[in-house]
Amino acid sequence: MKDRMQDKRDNPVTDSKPEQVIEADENRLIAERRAKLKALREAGPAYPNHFRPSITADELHARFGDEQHWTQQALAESGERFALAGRMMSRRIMGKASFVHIQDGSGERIQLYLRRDDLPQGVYQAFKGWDIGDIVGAEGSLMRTRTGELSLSADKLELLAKSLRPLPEKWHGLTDQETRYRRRYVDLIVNPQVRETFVRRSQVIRAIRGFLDRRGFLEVETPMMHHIPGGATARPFVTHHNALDLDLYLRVAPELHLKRLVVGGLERVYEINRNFRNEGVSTRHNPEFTMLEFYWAHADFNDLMDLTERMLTKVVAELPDQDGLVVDYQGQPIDFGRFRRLSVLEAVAEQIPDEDLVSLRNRDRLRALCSARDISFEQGWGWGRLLMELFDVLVEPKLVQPTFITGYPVEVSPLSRRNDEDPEIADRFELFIAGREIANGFSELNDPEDQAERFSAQVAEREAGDAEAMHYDHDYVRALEYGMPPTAGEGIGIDRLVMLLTDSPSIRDVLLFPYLRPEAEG
RNA sequence: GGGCCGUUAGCUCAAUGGUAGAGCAGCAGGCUUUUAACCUGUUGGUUGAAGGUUCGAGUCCUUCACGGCCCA
Repeated sequence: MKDRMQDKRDNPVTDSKPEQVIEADENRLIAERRAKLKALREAGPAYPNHFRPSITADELHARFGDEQHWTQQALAESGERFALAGRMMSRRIMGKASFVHIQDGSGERIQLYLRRDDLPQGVYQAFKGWDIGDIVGAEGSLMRTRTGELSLSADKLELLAKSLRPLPEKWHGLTDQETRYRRRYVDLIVNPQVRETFVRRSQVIRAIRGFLDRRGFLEVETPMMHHIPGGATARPFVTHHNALDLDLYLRVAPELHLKRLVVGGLERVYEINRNFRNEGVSTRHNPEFTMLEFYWAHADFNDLMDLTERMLTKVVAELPDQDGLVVDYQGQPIDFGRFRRLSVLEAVAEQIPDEDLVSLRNRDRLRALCSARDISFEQGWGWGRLLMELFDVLVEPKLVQPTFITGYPVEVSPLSRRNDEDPEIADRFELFIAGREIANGFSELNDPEDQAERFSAQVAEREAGDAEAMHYDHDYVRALEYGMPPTAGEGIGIDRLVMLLTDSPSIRDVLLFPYLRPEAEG
C-alpha cells in the first residue's frame, strides 16, 4: 500500500496539463490563478515545505498588543525578529509599499507591511502577482502603524501555497447556509465564530472527560457495528459485511455493551462517541450524533441527577470567556446553577388544572385528554404511553430552565429498573433544557428475568409493526444472569448540549460536517 | 412526508412580462503608513435543471434537484 502511494508521488505533478483537470465549476478567475501556478511550477517547487513560523498572530497580539507600552519606538528598539505564516485575507497595494492581512493557524489576523526596497530583489514584484487566499510566509520585525495597528514589517516574503479558488468577498463574507455546510473549510476561513463554536465544543467535551476521569470513570470504546441493535428505541441503519455475508446494524446506542462491562467489573465506565439513527434530518436531528453514556455501579438515578447537576455546572463554569452560570440561548437566559426536579405526573398536572396525580393514571381518562387535544394514539397503548404523549405536547416545550423530570412509566422505559414502591414507574429521569431533552438516565434493570420479559414485550411490539421497538438480545440477558451490580446509567446528547453552550439554533451549526443530500451533478 | 420561502457573475445582492445590472473580487495602469485604502480604465452570466404559456420569460405555469424555516 505504502509502495503504491510512493509510486504516485514519483509521478511528477508538473506533467499534468491544467487544461485536463479543469472541472465543471471552473471559471475565469480560477483559470487566471492556474496560469499563475503554472508559472510558479516552471520557476521551481510550487508548494515548498521548509518555512517554519516562529510565532502565531494571537501570541503576537497577546505579547505586544498593549499600545501604551509597546509604542512604535519601543517596538523598533526591541529589534526582535519573527516569522509568520498565514493566508492572505486582504491586500492594499500602494505603489512601492503594501499592507496585507494574514490569518494564521491561531485564527487571528495580523498585518504585514511590505516595502519594495526592504525585500530582496524581485520579491515585491512577484508578490503583486499573488492572490487573496494564497498562503505566505513572512519574516521581519514588529512595528506600529500611524493608526496604531501592530504589524510585521517584512524583509523576507515567500509564497508557501497557491490558492486557486477565490475566497468570498471580504465585507459580506459567506452567508449562504448550504455553501457554508458543504464547504466548511471556507466557512472556517472566513467566519471566525464558526471556529469559536468548534473550539468551544472541544472545550465542553474536554471538561466532561476531566470531570468523569477525576471521579474514577474509565473511558472505553465499544462496537459501532452491532448484530442486534439495542439500547434505544430507534430505527437503525443497516450495512453489510461482505466476507462474512452478514447484515450488520450501525449502533443506535452503546448502552448494552457498556453494561456488559459493568458485569465484567468495570464499575465506572463512559464512552463519548457516535450513534446512528435512521430518522429524519432537522435542526435538532442528524443521522449520526454524539452521545456521552456512562454507567456507575452502586449508585441510583438520584445519584445520577446529583452528579449531572454537578457536571453541567462544572462544565459551564470551566468554559473560557464564561462569566457565571447563566448562559444566553437564543435570547433567553439559562441558569446552570439551578436545577428543578418534578415527576411526569406533576408536570402534566401543572398544565391541566382539573387533573390530579390519580386521574392521570387512568387510561380512559388519558385517552379522552389526548382526543380533546388532537393527539393521536393507538389502541394498544397503556396509560404510560398516553401520558408521555401529553407530556411531549404540553410540558416539554415549556421546560426552558434546567429541569429533571422523574417518574417515567415503565411502559416507555424498557431498560430501567422498576420503582420499589410503584412497579408501574421506572427509577428514571430525563433532563430538559430550553425545551429539549438533554439527558436520560436511570437505575439500570439488573434483574435478568425482568429484562427477558421486557425484551419479549418489545419483540411483540415489533411484530405488531413498531419498527422502533427493540430486538431480543440473548447475550445481554446472559450477561445479566452472571449478575450485574446495582447500577445507574445515563446518556447526554453532546450535540444538543453544545448547541446550548454555543448559542447555536441548529444542530448543523455544532457539527463540522452535518449531513446534507449529495450535491446535484454538474 | 406536508406547508411556506429561496436558488441570478467567484462572493453579497438588484432587475413592471420588454437590451440581465451594482458593490467587492479579478484584469491593466498610478500611488512608499493603508484600514471595506484611494484614483483611472476594463473583463466577467446556459438567471439551479427540464418542459410549457407568450410576439417576447430571471419574472407566469408544471415537474424535478438542492437548501432554509415551520409542522408531523
